Amino acid sequence: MIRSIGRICIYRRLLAEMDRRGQRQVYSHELARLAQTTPAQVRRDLMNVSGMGTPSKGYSVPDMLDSLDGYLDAGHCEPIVLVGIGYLGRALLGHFAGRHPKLHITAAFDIDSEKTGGMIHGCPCYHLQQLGEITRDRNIHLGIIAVPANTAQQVAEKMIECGIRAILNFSPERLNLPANIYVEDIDVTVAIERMAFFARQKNTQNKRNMNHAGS
Amino acid sequence: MIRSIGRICIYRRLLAEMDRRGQRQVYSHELARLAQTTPAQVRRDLMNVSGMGTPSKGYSVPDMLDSLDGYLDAGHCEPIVLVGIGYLGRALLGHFAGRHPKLHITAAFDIDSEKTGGMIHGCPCYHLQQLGEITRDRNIHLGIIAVPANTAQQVAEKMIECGIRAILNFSPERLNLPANIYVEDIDVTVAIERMAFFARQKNTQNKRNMNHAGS
DNA sequence: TAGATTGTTAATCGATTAACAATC
DNA sequence: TAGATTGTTAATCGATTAACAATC
Repeated sequence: MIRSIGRICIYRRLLAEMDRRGQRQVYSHELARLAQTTPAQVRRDLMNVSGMGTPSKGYSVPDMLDSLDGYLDAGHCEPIVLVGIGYLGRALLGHFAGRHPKLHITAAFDIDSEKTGGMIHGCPCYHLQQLGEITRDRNIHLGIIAVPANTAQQVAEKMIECGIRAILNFSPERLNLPANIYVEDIDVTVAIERMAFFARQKNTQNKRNMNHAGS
Repeated sequence: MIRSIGRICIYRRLLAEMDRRGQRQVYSHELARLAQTTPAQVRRDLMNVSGMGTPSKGYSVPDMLDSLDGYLDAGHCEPIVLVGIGYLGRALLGHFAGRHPKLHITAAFDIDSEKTGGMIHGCPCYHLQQLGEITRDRNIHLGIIAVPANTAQQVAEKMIECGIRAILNFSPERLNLPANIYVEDIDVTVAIERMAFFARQKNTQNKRNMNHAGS
């Protein structure tokens, strides 16, 4: 199941775009083409979300979109904290600002007080000391780590103390955390090394390797 | 095999750190603990690279490091081009500048001429028109896409025309490219959506989902 | 030798793919 | 009806895990 979630997120994105264009129905093979998978895979994935397709009509775009929202989203907009206001942190704030209806980076933190106090892309920046205060006030359970490798473990532990239950970790450090904490790693250096490796393997089957719809 | 490469990159990183500290030998269970996998997995992975361990002595750190370098690296330093000098592109340049012995972002490109002409973190910035000129001059086959979704496909096609054979794609767009091109996707929005989903599933087995050592 | 670790083979597990009756 | 698509079951595939003789 863990691998299907990434694909389901992509189906939702595609269906949202179709809905915006006014498309009412879609067949598995069209979704499969756009999401670069097989029609059978699409049917199987969607069936797990909600069995609502009909033969000869395929899937209703608005109905399936509702089902996907119900499956993927919490009932409310979920707040996220970001720790690390370096280049990457700023890039994430810029990339994510106001783009997602149900997920929102609510506050950013750093230990460098030169970086705190202001707003970046509409997101207030605080000193790391204030992390617990903010997370408890606003009931935040999601965190993003965008700090250098040598402080990542320490930051992760502080996050957990402050009530964070899932972490997206951009540092190359392997976080050592309790089993009830969900960790998703994005290691850019490994991604580049892997790309370089497979570029050299001429006769390897080119299986697409997607971070979050894959692994 | 595709999934083991990410782990192998991590073993190398760990062994390089041990070598720096002067550690000469290592057992599978120590590597397994650090890389968060099982000793059997480590032995199996390392065996594929080069069977050089001995019972009661484990693996020689410098020898295994040599084997890993031979397995993962090209003989020379490989140049990479980056297209898209936005927040993310700058973050990648900062993160990667001079950090890797065998991989180097040699040139960055954008269509906005306000962003070109200068240097960022030691990397020269050119107009996208000059892509082919640079890639052919310097024999570059690796590319990173850090542009907005609506231009990603177009940029990828241009890259391929210019001789790029493997692409690391940070845009949420599903690139539609010939099968001989290796594509690795890093979709930050999907990663965050997935983290939010699993944070809500209280009783799910917390299998770590690593971008590049996973999927 | 005794004890721990190795490479290797067999068993397990999970996910993907193929096949097909049921449906519009 | 004929044709295409659906949900569902069975078969396949690949990767992980367990087991174990060989080795130091």
